[in-house]
Amino acid sequence: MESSGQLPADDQSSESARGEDYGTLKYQLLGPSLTKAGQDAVDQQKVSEIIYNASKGSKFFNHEQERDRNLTVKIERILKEKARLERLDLSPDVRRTDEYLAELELSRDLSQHVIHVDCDAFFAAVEELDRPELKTVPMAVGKGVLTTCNYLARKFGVRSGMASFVAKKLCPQLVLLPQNYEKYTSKAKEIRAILAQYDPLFESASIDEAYLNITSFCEENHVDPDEAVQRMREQILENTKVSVSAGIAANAKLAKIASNKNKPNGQFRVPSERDTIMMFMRELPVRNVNGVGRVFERELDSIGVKVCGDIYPQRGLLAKLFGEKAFQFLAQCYLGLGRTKIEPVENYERKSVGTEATFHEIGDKEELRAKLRWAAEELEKDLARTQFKGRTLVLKVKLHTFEVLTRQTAPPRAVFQAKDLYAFALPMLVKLEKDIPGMKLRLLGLRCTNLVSTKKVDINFFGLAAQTKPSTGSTVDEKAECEIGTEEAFETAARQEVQDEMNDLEQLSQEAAGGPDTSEPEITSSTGPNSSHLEQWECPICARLQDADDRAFNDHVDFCLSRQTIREAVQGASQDVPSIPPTQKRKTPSHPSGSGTDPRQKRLFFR
DNA sequence: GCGGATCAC
DNA sequence: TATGGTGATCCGC
Repeated sequence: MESSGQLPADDQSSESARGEDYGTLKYQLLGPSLTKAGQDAVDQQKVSEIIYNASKGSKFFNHEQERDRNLTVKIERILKEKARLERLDLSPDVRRTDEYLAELELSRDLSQHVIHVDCDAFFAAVEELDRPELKTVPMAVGKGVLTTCNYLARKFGVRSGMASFVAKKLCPQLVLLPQNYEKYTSKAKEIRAILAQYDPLFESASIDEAYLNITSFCEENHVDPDEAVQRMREQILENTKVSVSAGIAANAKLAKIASNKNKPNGQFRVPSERDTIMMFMRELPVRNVNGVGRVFERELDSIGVKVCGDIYPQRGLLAKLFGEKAFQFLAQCYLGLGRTKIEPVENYERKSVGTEATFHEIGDKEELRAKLRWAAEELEKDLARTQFKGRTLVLKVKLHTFEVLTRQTAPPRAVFQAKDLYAFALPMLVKLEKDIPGMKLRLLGLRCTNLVSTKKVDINFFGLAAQTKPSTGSTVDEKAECEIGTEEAFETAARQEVQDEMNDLEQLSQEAAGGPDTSEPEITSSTGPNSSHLEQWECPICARLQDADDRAFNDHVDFCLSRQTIREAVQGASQDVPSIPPTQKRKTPSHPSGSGTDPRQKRLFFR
């Protein structure tokens, strides 16, 4: 089905070692979505020539070339290591992997009906709803880089992720539309309302993809999964005018693969029988599995693993060549195992919040500071929206050569204000400027990790306070908190907040004492929070100015903040209509917690 | 823990 | 002329 997605034949590796084999580079330049639907009838040879010629000589091209060379070297190392291992006795490794496979086999669960739903060329489809005349012409959404294109455009070799000027070379009549994210979000909402009828606990994987567990739905309505999905797809098409494709299988991994089989506007089911699944996987190109990208594909290809069936003969080598996690991942691919637990994204704990932007090459220091200020302000907004502070701040830059660098720092306390974000990021930027003479950037970004929730205390119908932090499992016993009055809850929560922060500070100061200082002292003192470039810190709540004692001031701010958030929550709650949160439950919560998790499982957060 | 790299969409 | 933004995870050090 995906015969077009062939790696270039690698006849002589000595040639590619010197970087003279452009086959792999051209393949690389084709972009990551080569295996996507709609490419079957395309002359990939011709397309890759056009892309190659359009890119040749650019900084982007040079960077890709460099990466390609590095990968080729890495693969040679892998092959050398493989040859060395093969001279040894691998039988203990083979035995160990067989034990692992047997263990995995025991966890196989074929009782669930998991489906993956994927909107066809979503952004393009939504645009076509507003302007039907676009249906008959090749069209793409996105400015510098395409995010989506319709199937007519794909006939020309145009793909998502492609630079628009390259797409124009492939298809001069291509119509380009700017993104209208709100439009897509609102359409996605319509679709999700329908999905919820089939599984109220469905999992949004992205704006246009979702996983559902329709086991209960099928039981209750006495329909088989094919029929249920057929009905659901018709309902979506009728009500929202968007066509979707779907995969039906015993687990999420298989369902995801299956949803690509009959795209667009189709569905495919992998029967829930062990032998059928094994046969299905045996012929499946590893690249079609979520988590195997262009790099891993080439690495696997180099040791003769093209389809999942090829994993088995190599099982004794995989852990040593690619690491334990990769081995476990491949073992599950071979067996066709995946998770059966589907849950709302809200259940997932966010790990980071960040922002970044690309711009014309900038070397000017003042201009770069302006970009950094912009990033700090954007990040402040995003942190406010998501209600987090960050204990770690990460600066990301992309040099004019397309090389990406990151630097991180742990401020003395969790940060969330633009002023602080800027103040702590600046020394990192300054150090980079010092280390890289004549540094020119084309991208700059900031990200917070090690998040601390700043979610307001939720005063429910009974006037009782309870933390609404996501279920990290680390929060206090909420039942206990519900037995106390508002005033007391106020004090308790405030104390808890301060205590949390003090624990954090304690930990941070201990770590700081042991670890090396990452920033240059003179830079820190000239550009840090106490810098003369910036105002003195003040408490954002009561505007008290920072005094000599850092620690005491920090504690004061945290206490002030926690009081404030509770106060706001109390005021807000008195105006709101009291409501008991609907208890969403599947009728049969019979999800044995799946067989193994995908190590490269994506966790995307929309809204 | 840090920084680079890979991956998904 | 010109190649994105957000978030997650893994590995080597």
